[in-house]
Amino acid sequence: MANSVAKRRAEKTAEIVACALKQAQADGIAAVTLHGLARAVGMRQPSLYVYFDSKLALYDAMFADGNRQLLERIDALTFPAEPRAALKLWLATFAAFGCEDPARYHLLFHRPIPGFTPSAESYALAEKVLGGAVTLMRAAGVTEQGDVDSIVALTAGLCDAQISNDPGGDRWLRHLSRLVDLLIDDVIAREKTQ
Amino acid sequence: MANSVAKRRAEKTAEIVACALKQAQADGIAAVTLHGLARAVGMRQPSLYVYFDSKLALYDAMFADGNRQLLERIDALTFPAEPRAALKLWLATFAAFGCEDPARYHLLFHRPIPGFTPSAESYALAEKVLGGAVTLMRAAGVTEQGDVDSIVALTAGLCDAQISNDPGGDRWLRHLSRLVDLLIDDVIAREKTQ
DNA sequence: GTCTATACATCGATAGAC
DNA sequence: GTCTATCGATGTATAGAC
Repeated sequence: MANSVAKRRAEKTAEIVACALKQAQADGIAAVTLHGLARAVGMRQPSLYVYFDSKLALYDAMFADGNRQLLERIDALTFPAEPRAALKLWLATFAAFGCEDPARYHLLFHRPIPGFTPSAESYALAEKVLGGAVTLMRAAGVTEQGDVDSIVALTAGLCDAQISNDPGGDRWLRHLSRLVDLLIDDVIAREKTQ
Repeated sequence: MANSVAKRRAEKTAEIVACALKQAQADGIAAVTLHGLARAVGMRQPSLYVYFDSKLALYDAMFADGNRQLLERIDALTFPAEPRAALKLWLATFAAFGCEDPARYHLLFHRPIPGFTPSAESYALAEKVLGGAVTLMRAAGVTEQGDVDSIVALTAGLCDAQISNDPGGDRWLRHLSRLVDLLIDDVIAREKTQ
């Protein structure tokens, strides 16, 4: 194989990124250090610069990888025909994905690293994620930007509360379906009276 | 005055805390350094140890001060007699307080510093804040824990979205009143059918 | 109570041998 | 591609003079 070298390099890069995300699970994204990460993958700190130009480049790869994981998870779903049920499945999948790894969630949906901004390619992945949700909302009758914003914000709010106060539980997440129902019902009711 | 020494010390401590919160506004809580903070209040870094035993003690003082600011803000309000309007005023005040200083908001309601946990005294202030909201929710007919959790989470979700995506604007906050209405109306409707 | 000086640790990044 | 060695910057905390 002509590109077996490139393949091994890509594999090693992926291994490093996966290990970095694992390291972040312990004490947060900011606690990932190149020394510690290198040791965890069996090398020394300077060797990481063969795979990443800088630490911010590593963060960018982690950001992209997290979004790819989420897209993969969503692509593997089979959505029900009923639009509202489909949207709820999407949101529940998103919420479960977020709550199962708080550090990854913060990296993807907050801005926990001063000075880090995702590259254009990486950010495109994040927009693809959100785009999928918006499509489902439209199908469920939610077209106004304010309603889309509301659903996004309340979903994120439940995730954050769940992560901060009851990691592993469902004290907050279990209200997601009902809150979405309340909002969509109201959207539909307002349409009818127009 | 016998305690004028203690008074001056308390004033200086308060000045340092206020300055630390101001420093945090720029690049986040984690960016506050003792060197920079000391210079900003006209002293050198080791002198801060006269007022705080450690950096975590400084964070704790900032946490307590932030909660006191919020309590003050709320105490200064005159609430309408109508329970739902009173609750909305409380939540809007909370949201405005949070959005006007994202760094302070993160310090109070997320856990941005690895290793920092508020002391018991400081945490009591945070519980007093939340207690005020719960009292108003009860008066408005919201008594179930799940409904309280939902209102808290969706308020925080709107604040976070506002801070992250549109600082200074109201693209998300403006939906707070409506979402609260939807939830309270549903709570009342469910009660009637019981 | 404030200062200078410094210890001590951590971390990102680079140079150069192999 | 990986290593050792090291630079340079930053940051918390302490010692001891004044």
